[in-house]
Amino acid sequence: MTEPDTPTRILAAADELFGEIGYDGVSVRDIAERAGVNKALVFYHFGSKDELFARILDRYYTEHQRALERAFEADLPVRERLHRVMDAYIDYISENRHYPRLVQRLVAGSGAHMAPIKDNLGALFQSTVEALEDIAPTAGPYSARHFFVTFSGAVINYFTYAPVLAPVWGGDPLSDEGIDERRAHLHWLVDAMLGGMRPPG
Amino acid sequence: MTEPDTPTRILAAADELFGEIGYDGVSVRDIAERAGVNKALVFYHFGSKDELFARILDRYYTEHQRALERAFEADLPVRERLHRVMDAYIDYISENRHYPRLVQRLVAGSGAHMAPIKDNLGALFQSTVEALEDIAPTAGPYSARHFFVTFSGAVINYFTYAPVLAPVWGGDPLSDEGIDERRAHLHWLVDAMLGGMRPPG
Amino acid sequence: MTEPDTPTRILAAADELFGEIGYDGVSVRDIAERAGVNKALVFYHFGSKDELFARILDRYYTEHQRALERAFEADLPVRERLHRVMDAYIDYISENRHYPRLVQRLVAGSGAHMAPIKDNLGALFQSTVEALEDIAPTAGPYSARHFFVTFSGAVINYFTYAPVLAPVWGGDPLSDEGIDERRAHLHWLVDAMLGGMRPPG
Amino acid sequence: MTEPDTPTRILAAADELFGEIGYDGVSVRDIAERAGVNKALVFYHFGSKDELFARILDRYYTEHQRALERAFEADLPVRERLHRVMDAYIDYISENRHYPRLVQRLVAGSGAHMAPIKDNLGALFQSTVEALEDIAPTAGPYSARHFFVTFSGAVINYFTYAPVLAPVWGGDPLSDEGIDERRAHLHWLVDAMLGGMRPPG
DNA sequence: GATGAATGAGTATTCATTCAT
DNA sequence: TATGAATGAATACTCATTCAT
Repeated sequence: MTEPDTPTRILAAADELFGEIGYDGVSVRDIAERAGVNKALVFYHFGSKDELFARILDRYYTEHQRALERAFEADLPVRERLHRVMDAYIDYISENRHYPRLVQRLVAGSGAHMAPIKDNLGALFQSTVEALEDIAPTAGPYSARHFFVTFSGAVINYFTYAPVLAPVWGGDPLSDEGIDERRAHLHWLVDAMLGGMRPPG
Repeated sequence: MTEPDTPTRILAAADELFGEIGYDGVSVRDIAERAGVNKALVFYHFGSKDELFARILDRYYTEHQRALERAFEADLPVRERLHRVMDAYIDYISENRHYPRLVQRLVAGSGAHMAPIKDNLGALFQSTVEALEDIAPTAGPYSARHFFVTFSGAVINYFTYAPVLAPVWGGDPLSDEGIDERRAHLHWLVDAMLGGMRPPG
Repeated sequence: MTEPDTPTRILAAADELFGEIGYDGVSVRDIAERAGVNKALVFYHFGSKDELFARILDRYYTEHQRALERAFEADLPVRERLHRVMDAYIDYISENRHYPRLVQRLVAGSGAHMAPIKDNLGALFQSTVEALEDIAPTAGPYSARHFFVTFSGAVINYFTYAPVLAPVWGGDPLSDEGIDERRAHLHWLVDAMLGGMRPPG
Repeated sequence: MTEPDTPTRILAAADELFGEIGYDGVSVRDIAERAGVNKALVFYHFGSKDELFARILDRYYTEHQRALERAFEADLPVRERLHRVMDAYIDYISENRHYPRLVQRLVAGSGAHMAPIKDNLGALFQSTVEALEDIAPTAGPYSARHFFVTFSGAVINYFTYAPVLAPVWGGDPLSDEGIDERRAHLHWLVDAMLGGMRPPG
């Protein structure tokens, strides 16, 4: 119940603002004001706006990767493993609503913070491809890599497009019921993809 | 072969820079320099940075919508129509590489230029839902609205994630061959979705 | 009934804007727009913003001086001559409402357009002092020069302060009735001053 | 003897420049340079050029009003009270030479900073009218309101016209002797006005 | 740790003015 | 005469960052 300490408050404020508006549109002043701390403290605790941003990204990447790794590691048949990974993906994103926006904006943006995102997405890409290596070819339209893109796009875009589609969606797409419905759709998608895969060779 | 005139050069430069970096990260100075014109001319011809940005968005929206409408209008069975729309979508985006990045960044961003994007996506959403109204329910995990999100995410994210995935992809995902391979995958996805749909009632 | 020609329209527009807002607050673009002519024509016809302003001032000074000279010249006793000058002053200003504002702003302003105003006011000053030379001393509290300042301030400030005092004035100070009332006050003031003057020596 | 702090130096520089040249003709750069401080500090300490200007005006209005109120409050016969007010007016303006120029320019200018000037002048107007209510009618050429305009114009215009009239004046109108002479003239004016007033009814 | 002040480079935008047609 | 385009300097204001206290 005690007040969070200064670095925590700065991180929280920066997370919100970067998540909502993006790196370029947010000033250190904005962050300090939202955190209720002196502007100079942002630099005292995090060195620079850039490092602060990197810290936030880092935390997301690490947590996200860990969550997916746990799901991947389970000693289960491929199909069950993929469903578990899908659930873990949905869970993580629905609990970290700013994360998909950050990623989407970075991916579509310039090269500034590309390096960590390449590492992160690359690792996830490789885990998925490896998990599918027995049942999917490595190239061609039914290869694991294409399923990866369709797969991750289907999850992440639901969350990023929700605010824009809300007026025509019919109901709140980000309510618990909305997300459950999407979850069911995504599990169907996993099965549809598995059905569409043709073993290599 | 003659030099393009000033407004054209400004539009081209602005398209590139907004497409690569985003509204907030680009200055009017950058645009003028890339266009090789005096900074004040940007304001003389377009009034403000904001109007210049709106002009670029407008053009994309109009062209995109028109391209999809042409595909939707064809007097063909649903399945063939959807495949045509998918081709039109892929064609338009692969010929306008900055467009998906702009849209993705706007969707994931703050509310500044949200209005036109809501209109544009909303219209596309409704066309798709109507096209599917005989073969898909209006709600639930297999409803047209979910297919729309999965569908459009699978197209657009391929293009926006390509630069980031390139190092691990194996081959250039945005080469002609890469896009053809994706096209085949997406056509499979259309059929998979059609197979997964259950008629309403 | 024919449309006035371009230089005339520019002068009219400039007169309004300089009169209402002042030199620094008005741009050549504003003037051209109000005149309904191309901006470059302002420079074609008048050379520069500064020369345009000088032209307007010149016209006012010349007309004003001429109006007062005519009144001064009359072969009448001092008292009648002063009343005639007062009427001419009031008439000129009430027919050229922008003029007192221009003068007031120039007098209170920087040294940019001071030269012509010095000439103009200086001439008026000397005419008045000469007209009074038989009945007023040249120095001291009852000298002509002090009456000149009180006199001209009482005329000009009525017009410049009117818009500001209007809400508390009770009636429109710049209506015909308002001005007539002021005229009566000013004629009383002339007589009071004449009564207060002591012949030199 | 210690150096004044930054806000004080900015206020002093702004007072001089606004007083000499006017709001539109002065840039924040000019102010910062004259104050010998970094340009951004003007915004750090005062928010905007406009707020800085308002601060300066506010101070003048408050001080001026207070000075006149003190003079008005004295428990003296009307005539003595008016002479005291006249002295307070002259004293305040001769000690704050930029003030009459600011007021004159504002009054003759556009509507930007009109609100506070209306309040200020309106209050002064009403005090004067009330002070005279027993000896002057409320309307007509000998009403208090006309005496107010003549009265205040005779004070303020002496100071604003002085620089322009100096070359023909004979002696420096703003020297101590010059001001004393004017003071004598103004006290005569008060008496002349009192003599010219006719009790209401 | 925390603060208020300071800085120099940068932001979008407007300016008076010029010029080719 | 008239016009649309062009220019370079200036405008108010914000930025990330530093520093003395």
